[in-house]
Amino acid sequence: MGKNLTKRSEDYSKWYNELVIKADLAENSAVRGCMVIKPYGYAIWEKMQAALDGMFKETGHENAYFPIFIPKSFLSKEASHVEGFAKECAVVTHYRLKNADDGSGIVVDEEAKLEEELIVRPTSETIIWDTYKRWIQSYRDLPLLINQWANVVRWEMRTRLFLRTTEFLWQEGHTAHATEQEAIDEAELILKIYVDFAENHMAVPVIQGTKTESERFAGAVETYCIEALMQDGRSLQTGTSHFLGQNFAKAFEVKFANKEGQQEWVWATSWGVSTRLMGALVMTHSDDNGLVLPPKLAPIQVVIVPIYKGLEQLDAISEKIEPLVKELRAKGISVKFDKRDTHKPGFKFNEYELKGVPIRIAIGQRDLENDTYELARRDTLEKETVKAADVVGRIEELLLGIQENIYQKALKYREKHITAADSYEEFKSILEDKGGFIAAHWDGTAETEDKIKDETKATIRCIPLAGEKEPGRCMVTGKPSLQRVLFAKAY
RNA sequence: CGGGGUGUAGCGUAGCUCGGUUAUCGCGCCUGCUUUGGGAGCAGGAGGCCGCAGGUUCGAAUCCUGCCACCCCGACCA
Repeated sequence: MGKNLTKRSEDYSKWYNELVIKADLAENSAVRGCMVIKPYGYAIWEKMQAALDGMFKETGHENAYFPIFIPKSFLSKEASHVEGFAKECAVVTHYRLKNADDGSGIVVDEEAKLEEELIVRPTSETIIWDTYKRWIQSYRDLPLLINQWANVVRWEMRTRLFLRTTEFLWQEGHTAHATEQEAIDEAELILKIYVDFAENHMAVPVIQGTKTESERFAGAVETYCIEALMQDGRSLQTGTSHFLGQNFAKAFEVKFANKEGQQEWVWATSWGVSTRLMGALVMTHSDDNGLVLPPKLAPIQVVIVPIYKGLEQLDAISEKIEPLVKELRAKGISVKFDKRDTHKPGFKFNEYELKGVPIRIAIGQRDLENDTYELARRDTLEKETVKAADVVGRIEELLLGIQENIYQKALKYREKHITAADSYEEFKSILEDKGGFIAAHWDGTAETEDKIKDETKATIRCIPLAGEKEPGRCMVTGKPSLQRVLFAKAY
């Protein structure tokens, strides 16, 4: 095992995988396709959860929890929903094991077969709407704005740490509304929350848009999404918010009495983001030295590395550092003072760079004598020596500066990688040579979309919401098009 | 489920074509001393059913048969 990561430019997949493992975020588990999220990775996820959860609650949502098992019959009540998920479901068929008669070990007790199989939830629309049927009778019960933090299982053929795992953690919101417009507003509100979170917390610029019919969520009328561009030029769907119309209300017979006393079907939304966001975070900001974490999500924002000879010097440094640690913590800044005597400073420098800690403070004899600290910022790797009196202010400044800088850097990269193409030939060559998003005209048919996908592996990531709607002609068929859509190869 | 590949120490690997002492090397791990402003140095040490099962042979990591597992490329996908 080499000390250095594979370089990003050499083999992006290998680099990503190595980075996730070496930065202590996660590793593959004994169970195929499943992932162990390690404490450092989980700490980042917890910060994401906290920020999102706060945003949901500010907008009137509440958390609840629904079962992990879904009776098979529930899943099939909404036709397109089951069609979308049927091929990737884990199924529970028995509830008991026994010792094998021949002593060969534990086997499934065939007598303990479930009358109806249970599906491990791939998403919870069905079990939740079965519950909502009992919760909703009148317009007074609406809107119902529920979120749950949970794990789901989708039996994917091929998996990648964080980006696609058999089991993953996420939040899924499920809301019920009296009117169509209110449900659409909710789906759009959540999209705004996702954009806010991605850009202002993760420092990941995203494109907002809607999905084409073939990319739409199974059972949705409209799927809103955010798409982010990774450093290898591929797109990653980082969040979706669905307007479900009355599809689930009809499938689960959820009606409410309106003010006039008439029975109406309920309007619905569902929305979610997953631990895939961790993958987005890694792939957006990291460099050849490792992770670069946005200060707002970094479990450790400032690490202090003492440089000393002998324990007396360490004691002197500790004494000097203690009030600084207190002061920083009082300001809500998370600080780690790494006084491990088992590793040398150089090792620690590299370790914290690998883990993406935004700011490193180094302090040794030289600094004690001069009453200074050496500050190093992770994003640019620049070092500066700061007077002790100025250090707290400078750290606050740097935390803000790093958050903004990595966002701007990612934004600049993405802007440079949105390219307009006016012919299919041009489209193919841009896709091949440059990658990124390609803005092109499309005739709106699934046939053309499929053809492009088959021939180039690029898919329509979204129909962007922003920007002027410039009409044109489909690059493949020449038929009229209302606006350019964004194509990319996706994860 | 199709096509290709790989299984050797915690991790990464050499050896396999052409069978032959005690299975190679690096990282990591343990002990000691010296070190500490960018991944320390030296010395010593521990750790292996060579994926599993059978076969051929005086002798198998190496050859043969079967099985299992994992990885990559497709189809699928937050």
